[in-house]
Amino acid sequence: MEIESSESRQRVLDAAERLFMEHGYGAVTLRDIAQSLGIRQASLYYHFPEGKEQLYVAVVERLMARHQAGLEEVIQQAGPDLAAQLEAVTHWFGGQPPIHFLGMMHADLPALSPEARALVARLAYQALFMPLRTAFTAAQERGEARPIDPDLLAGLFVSMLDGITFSLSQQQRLSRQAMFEAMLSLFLDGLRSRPRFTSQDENR
Amino acid sequence: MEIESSESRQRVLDAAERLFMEHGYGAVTLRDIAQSLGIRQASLYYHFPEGKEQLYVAVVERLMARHQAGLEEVIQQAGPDLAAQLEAVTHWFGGQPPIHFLGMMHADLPALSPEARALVARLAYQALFMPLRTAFTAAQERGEARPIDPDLLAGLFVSMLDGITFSLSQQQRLSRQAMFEAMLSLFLDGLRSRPRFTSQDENR
DNA sequence: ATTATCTATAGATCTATAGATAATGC
DNA sequence: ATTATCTATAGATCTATAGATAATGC
Repeated sequence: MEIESSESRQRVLDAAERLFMEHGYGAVTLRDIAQSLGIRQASLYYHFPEGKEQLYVAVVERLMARHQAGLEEVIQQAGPDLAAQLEAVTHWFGGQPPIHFLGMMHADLPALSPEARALVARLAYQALFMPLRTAFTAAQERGEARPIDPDLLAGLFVSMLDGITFSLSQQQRLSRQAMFEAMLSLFLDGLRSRPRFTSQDENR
Repeated sequence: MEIESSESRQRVLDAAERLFMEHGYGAVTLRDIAQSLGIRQASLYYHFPEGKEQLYVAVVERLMARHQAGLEEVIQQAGPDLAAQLEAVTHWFGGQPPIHFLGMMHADLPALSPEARALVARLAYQALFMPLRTAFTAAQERGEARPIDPDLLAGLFVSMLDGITFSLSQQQRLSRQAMFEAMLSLFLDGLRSRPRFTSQDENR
């Protein structure tokens, strides 16, 4: 019954994931994680004898595996249409706890050992960037997208998702859904586009 | 000669700004700052008797004043044209040390006292968001931009700048300038735009 | 016998304070 | 007399380790 991973170990990962993703690696102490589980700090070493860093790595491994599987699934389900795929991707992210990807890469990675750093960077790239990169490349081959570097596109898309997460925490004037829609429309058609089929292209 | 701010105080601010902006408030210790100045940690209390948090606040005040003045200046110089203004803004950010704005708001703010937090948030909004917000609103009134919420536009624009900063630290396949150009083109015209008027679109 | 916790504590930092010291300016 | 530094250290954390304890499963 406990072949791969005990239930209490999963509960530890759940609590650690929530805190690490919300506040970052350095800002979260083992005491914080233990407290949110109702146990003592030292008890975490029963589940993760190798300590804080390995707990973080385990959190990232599980999180990125979930995102990679989810993203590849919803993109495949959306069919070969870039707009539908990106809509599916934003919907996927909208249904998951926020990642704060830029902050994670910038603030968390440098605090890790070189090995852990390389592993986390690779997992994040594989899980988040590759599915988007692949979708952009395929859309370019179908003639649906301009030939902008697909890695840059993936980076900018993830950055915009991060930005919406931030904007949401600031104000509530727009709903999350409205922000995602506006962001997608901007990404696909740009800020100065007119309706795509108005038969007249008056000025400019 | 030392009425407002001694020269050594400015040197302390320079070192603190560089480290705080690069690594974040929590990850930088007073020892790090002192070491980069060749003095001892306790000596920083001569220049900033109120301690680490007030040093950070002073750094942000000076940094944001510089950005606000710079942004308002380059936008005004660009004249009433959104594309020219955004180009000027990216050029301005390209000439300044990176800010990592999302990480700063997400990781640094929660570690500050409520007063410092409110002050820093207000300064950042005034300095970075307001100039962009104003430019977007004016462009919409001139009919140059679609009616997307200007606060969201400002947030997404800053997020994309942050994303480029991150991408640059990852790889060097594209130059900084090439990334800025691609980002601007995407922001203005979208990923799936075709040439706007097939006859003359090689002006970029 | 194994699982999951606990208490207690060593060792490393970090911020901040107290008070001494040296150089410079009048 | 002022400016700018220093040494030394108190007090607060944080990670990690050692070893004890209680409950459960065979």
